[in-house]
Amino acid sequence: MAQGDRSIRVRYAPSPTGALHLGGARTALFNYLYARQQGGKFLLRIEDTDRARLKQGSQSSIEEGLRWLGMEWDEQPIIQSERKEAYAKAAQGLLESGAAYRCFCTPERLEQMRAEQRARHEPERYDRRCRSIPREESDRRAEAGERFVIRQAMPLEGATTFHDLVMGTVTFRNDTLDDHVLLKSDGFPTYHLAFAVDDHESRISHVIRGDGWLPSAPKHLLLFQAFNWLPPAFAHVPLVLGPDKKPLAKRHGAKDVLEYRDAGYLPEAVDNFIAFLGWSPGTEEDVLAIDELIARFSIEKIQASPAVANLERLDWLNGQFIRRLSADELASRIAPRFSGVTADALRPLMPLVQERLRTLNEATEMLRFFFEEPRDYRPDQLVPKGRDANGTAAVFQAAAERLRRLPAWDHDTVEHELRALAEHLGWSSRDLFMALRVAVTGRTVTPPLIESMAHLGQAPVIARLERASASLSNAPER
RNA sequence: GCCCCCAUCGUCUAGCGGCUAGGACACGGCCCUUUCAAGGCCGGAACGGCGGUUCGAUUCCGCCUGGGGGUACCA
Repeated sequence: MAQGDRSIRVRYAPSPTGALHLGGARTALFNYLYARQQGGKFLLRIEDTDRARLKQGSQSSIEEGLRWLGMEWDEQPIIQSERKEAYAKAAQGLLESGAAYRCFCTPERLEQMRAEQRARHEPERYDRRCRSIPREESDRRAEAGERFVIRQAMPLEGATTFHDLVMGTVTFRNDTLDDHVLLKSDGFPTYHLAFAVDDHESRISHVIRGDGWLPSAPKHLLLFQAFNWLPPAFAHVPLVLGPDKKPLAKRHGAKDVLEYRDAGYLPEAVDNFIAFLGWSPGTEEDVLAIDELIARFSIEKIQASPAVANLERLDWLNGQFIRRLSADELASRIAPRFSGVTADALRPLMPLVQERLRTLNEATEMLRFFFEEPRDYRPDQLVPKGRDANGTAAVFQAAAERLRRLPAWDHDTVEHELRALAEHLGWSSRDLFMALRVAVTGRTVTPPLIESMAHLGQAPVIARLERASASLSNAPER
């Protein structure tokens, strides 16, 4: 088992077959939090030994996702496809020690073998035919150019037990383990070999990975033993499920984390959200920034059961984090989503929306009227229930008149004047404010009206009131 | 089929033999209120089943059931 004198080194090791999705991001985050908390290193390793499944651009999109979520990795990423020789050398060593053997079976024979096993309801495993080939014969055939793979020779009896930091003690009977392939006939390693070689060489202390790997963990442990290397500690974290209880994977439109960025979510919120999927600090705290997550994280508190991603909670969290931002911060995060509007122009408006945002993208709809004239008014929105168009048009005129005469243009003055107007007209402030709201903003849902008017400015407000009035006068009476 | 893992409100979870089973999201109600939010208060809502162990099980053990994963010259 891992000894205490080894420093903490962990890694996130995606294969570049797609984007970084929530589940992958969570695995990465657990590694990252642990490394940062322990003052260790967080490494990135690209597992691209399956050249058939490589996807162009995948690596850079995964890296972009990690950076967006604030997970900077230490050291140069390890690219497995560049390390073919290291794996071949390691496999050769195993051949020498007898922990592995060459297998010359053809894919066709293997397929037939499996078909027969299936028919007999037996476990589908390699039948170890080549395991008994004498070493000299094996060498001769290899030299003669015959194609082969290298398989790990599993112990035929006994059991392999290890302690998983999340799952607890796990035991496998050795005779159920397959003599799986370590080195493919194309010279590339399989995951298993590359995993052991790389984790050993980069002195990984803790392997925190998805629990899909749990069934092969005993093989990995045995592999470390075969190399006579000290194995890392293991922590298998359960899957993240979608709302349909199915694993969150490509199959049901699993999302690239960058899509959350584009949809207006803050990386802080996404980090918090995924951290709490299968983990909790054991307290009642729930809105934690990344440094707080780092301080509280512990592998032992990771849940052994899978978690269903509840996106409604992400919305709520995002609102919480938005509310914690300074006006400056918020403005600069919204600005890029708002074409033609600068953070400077946005900043004074932030107090109007900060309390009501769930995503950054909602800000553009809420604030658009500050930068654009309302488009066509809808009379049914402009005219309160029980009032008529002419009357309402007159009210807009009256409001414009009163506002034009105001000596100062600030919140209190405007509010006082408008409330007086409502009183004078015999309108409820509710009706009056709604009508004015639509006239000034073109919408029925907006930030608080008076503040909005104060920020918009006297002249634009009056102009919009007159325009709204005119639109009603011109409208055909019904 | 075989191997392995998992199991508390709808969801995320706290719990680590004795609790009125706690919190959060969502939901419902009330308050606040110029819309929408935010905020405050209140409410409904869970230990999958059966056996053990024990004075006592949500908690420990076994079985069942139900989920999930693995079973490739994929990771």
